[in-house]
Amino acid sequence: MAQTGTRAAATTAAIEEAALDLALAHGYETVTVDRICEQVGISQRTFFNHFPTKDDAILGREMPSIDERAARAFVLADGPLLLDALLLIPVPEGDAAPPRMDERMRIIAGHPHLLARQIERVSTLEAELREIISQRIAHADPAGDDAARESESALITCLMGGMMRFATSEASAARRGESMASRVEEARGVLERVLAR
Amino acid sequence: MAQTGTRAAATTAAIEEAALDLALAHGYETVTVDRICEQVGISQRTFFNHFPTKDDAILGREMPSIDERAARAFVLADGPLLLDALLLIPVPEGDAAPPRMDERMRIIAGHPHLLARQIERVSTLEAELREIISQRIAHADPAGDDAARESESALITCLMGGMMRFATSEASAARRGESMASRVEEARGVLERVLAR
DNA sequence: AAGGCAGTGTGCAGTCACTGCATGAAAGGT
DNA sequence: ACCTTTCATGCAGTGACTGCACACTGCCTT
Repeated sequence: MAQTGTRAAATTAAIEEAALDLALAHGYETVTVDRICEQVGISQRTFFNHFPTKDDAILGREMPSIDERAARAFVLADGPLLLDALLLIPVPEGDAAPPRMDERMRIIAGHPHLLARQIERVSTLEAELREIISQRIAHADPAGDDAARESESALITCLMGGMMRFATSEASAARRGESMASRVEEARGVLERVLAR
Repeated sequence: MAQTGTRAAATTAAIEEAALDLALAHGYETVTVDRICEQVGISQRTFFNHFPTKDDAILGREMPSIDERAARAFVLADGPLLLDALLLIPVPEGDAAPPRMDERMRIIAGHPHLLARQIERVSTLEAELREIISQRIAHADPAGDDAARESESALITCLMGGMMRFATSEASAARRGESMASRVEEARGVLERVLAR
């Protein structure tokens, strides 16, 4: 499934690229797996050896991950919990960003189920996220009880999912075409105003 | 697609029921559309005339909707916006609940993609929800500017999705098997604590 | 009574995503 | 040169879903 050698890696990359190209050129739904395979020059079986799903091929292989530094800063910070938590949203930017992220986003935006899947993927980090949030709460309130801490961190994790959806949605039409980082920044501002009410 | 006459309605109901029965008896993934059709005594084609998707058959036809009274109360309330918004989460209960809701929930709980779909369905109400939230903000702050109001209500809508996910998740393991209403109540409590931080 | 229309169900044949299994070829270390 | 691991493949199947043309059933009109 997750193959590691360089040969396989090359194939994986080729599939990813072809999938993206075709989807951009002809639209997501008209692109079949067979078509992608044809383009890459591999068999369908091989395709599914590399990606469990057509969707995954389009979303790409690298999963976002939580920035260590941001996590540490978050644990020690003492601002409003919800706002600080936004620091944890992984925002691939610049060189670290998976290549062609913007093109991907364009496709994702038009296909809600891809967005859902993307968020579901991020929530693979849920455990990690919860753990970090839990630490922060423990740090701020060493006397708190465990169960409370657990449910609070779980809830914040869910809310983060909502924030991501907002950030990636076109709700902020003004932000269309802008980077993920600036969208999150925008979302932060809106959240601040909401919390003030 | 959505057929209205009583005859069709009966068929729809029969499909829904059979789907649920079979899923409960043999597990969601082992239940095929063909199996459901066999049970009901219809053709596969007919099945898909009634439900666009196998998932939809299991989730059922009636969509949750926002309670009018709750909406009015929300618009006029003046508590913390996020907390008040929880009032809007449609919580089918008692007689008003679609029949066998609890059994459905049991299946949904074990199949994340069904949950995602359910939430996606609720978000069909997004426009309505946004409108109501927008009214509330306008009521509280008549001088506010339109764009801000729009983005704020959109964001809250997204956060509501997160709250729903939390409420339906097993995060609050203690609540397992309890009604949706009490889960939302629990979630409300946790959110209060979080906001206090 | 005859004809027509709308609502509903059906059979068929096909497309597409995805899987299990067994086999083959190439890479790379020894 | 030998052997093991890694990759790719072919095949044959399953299961969801669609388009199409056709058939049956009222019911309404004339």
